[in-house]
Amino acid sequence: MTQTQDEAAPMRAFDMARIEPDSGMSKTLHNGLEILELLAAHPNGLSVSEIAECIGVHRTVAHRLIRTLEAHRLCRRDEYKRISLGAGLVTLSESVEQDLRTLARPILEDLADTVEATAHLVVRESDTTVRAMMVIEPRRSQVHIAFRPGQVHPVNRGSAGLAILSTLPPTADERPEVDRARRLGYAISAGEVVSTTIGISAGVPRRVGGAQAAVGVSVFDATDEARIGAAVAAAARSLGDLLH
Amino acid sequence: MTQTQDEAAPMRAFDMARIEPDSGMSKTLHNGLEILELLAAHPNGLSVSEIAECIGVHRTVAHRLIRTLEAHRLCRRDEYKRISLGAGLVTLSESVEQDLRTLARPILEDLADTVEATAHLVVRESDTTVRAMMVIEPRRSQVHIAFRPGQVHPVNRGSAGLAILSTLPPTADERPEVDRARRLGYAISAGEVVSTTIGISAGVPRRVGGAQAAVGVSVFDATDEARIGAAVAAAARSLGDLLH
DNA sequence: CGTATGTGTGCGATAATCGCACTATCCGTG
DNA sequence: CACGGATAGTGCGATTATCGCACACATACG
Repeated sequence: MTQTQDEAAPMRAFDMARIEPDSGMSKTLHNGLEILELLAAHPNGLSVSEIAECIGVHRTVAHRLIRTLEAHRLCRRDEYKRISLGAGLVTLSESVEQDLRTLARPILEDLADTVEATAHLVVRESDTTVRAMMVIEPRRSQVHIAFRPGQVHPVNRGSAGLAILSTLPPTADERPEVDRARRLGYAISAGEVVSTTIGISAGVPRRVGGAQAAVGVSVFDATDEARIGAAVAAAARSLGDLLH
Repeated sequence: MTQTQDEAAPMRAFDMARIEPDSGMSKTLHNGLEILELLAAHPNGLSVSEIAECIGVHRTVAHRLIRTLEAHRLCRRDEYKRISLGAGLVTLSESVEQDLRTLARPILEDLADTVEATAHLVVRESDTTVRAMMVIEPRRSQVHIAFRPGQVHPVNRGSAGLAILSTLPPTADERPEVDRARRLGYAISAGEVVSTTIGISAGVPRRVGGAQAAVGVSVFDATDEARIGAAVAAAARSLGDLLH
């Protein structure tokens, strides 16, 4: 094979958290999912050739994968053949932790309104990470923080992750903030996720089979820490009650 | 050689809109995506064996696919090995028509509050179907309709689909309601999506490369048809303006 | 009109997948 | 506690789906 294109390092256009195709993974499915992640990073769409190059597969392979994704409504092609994510993802996404989110929504709305700050629901995703699943902005406030669901953070950075850890038995290497949260009923962190903003979160009591979760708010200053912390802890408790 | 049809119909447990593995589709990716759709229909999770049986693949194949999905955070396993959808889908879903949805949100909130009814954003998904992408409930109302985003409907049933068709050049076989919508500036339908409820929608003006879309509301009675229709049409227009 | 760029398709070589056989783990029971 | 049953997970060779070349088609541009 003299002709093999040995481009060392296929030169990815996106440097997100890469997933290494470990043994025991389906290469084809992996490639298809990488296309979805690539498209998520390119709101204006990509051509088949661009996708093939970014993913590091032959153009015809990308073509076949795209056709398959398209059949499932997970991507679409506009009139100029550019490919972007499809509405089918909305349907799938709706089913993720559906009960948790359905029950959390009114509680978060309530919390956001009483604290007059943006409220969030965060779930644990792995040993080391959490992901924001829901963000509810207050109905009336002069100014408030806004951010999108879907963001991933280290579990030991930010109030939500600390709050989740505080619902678990103490470990040797946990941050002191975790035990503080265990005693107070809520966790607080400043500038760990977004600089200049303060997070105050409380862990939702553990339930079997369910994801570990936390609710909380993002505020600009913490002079009201005790009051806000109490409201957040109450919200987490009532959500836990609803989940049995 | 004709593809050897496997043993008589593998007996699916879910009878959702099946996607037939046409030639030119990746079988492996298709199977992986079918797992996601299957999980979406089973909020309490499924075991590996159950998934394998429902999808119609060998248990070890399902295992490998699940591992791959898991690595991408598209599914997770709880402490009892039951598998359900993962939070990674929320991130992907956030990127679907992100600009359209970002611009639509305040407009829909406004619309929902002025009409005191649930507002929606619907996009076209294929020649024959539309999908609800966003649902905004009014802030204050005694009683209002609520439904989840992600639902699919025929393009020629329901006010949103008719409104989208009304933004396109007339066709020979279109329903008379479409041309009525073209003249009025909004489409109205009763009981076509949900019985006993009335939809009033307006098409968002067409933009190149963008999805065809409509905004509208769901109400219980249409005595105010003209006023509501005007509000809906105005919302659609201002959304179109924001999109250039 | 001819070149250039990019998309879509048929088909044989190849490599990824499939599925068997086996092991590990968990749970209820005698 | 030992046992049986059920489900989850792993190694590896046969098979088959995938890969990527060669070619046809579409569109843009000077």
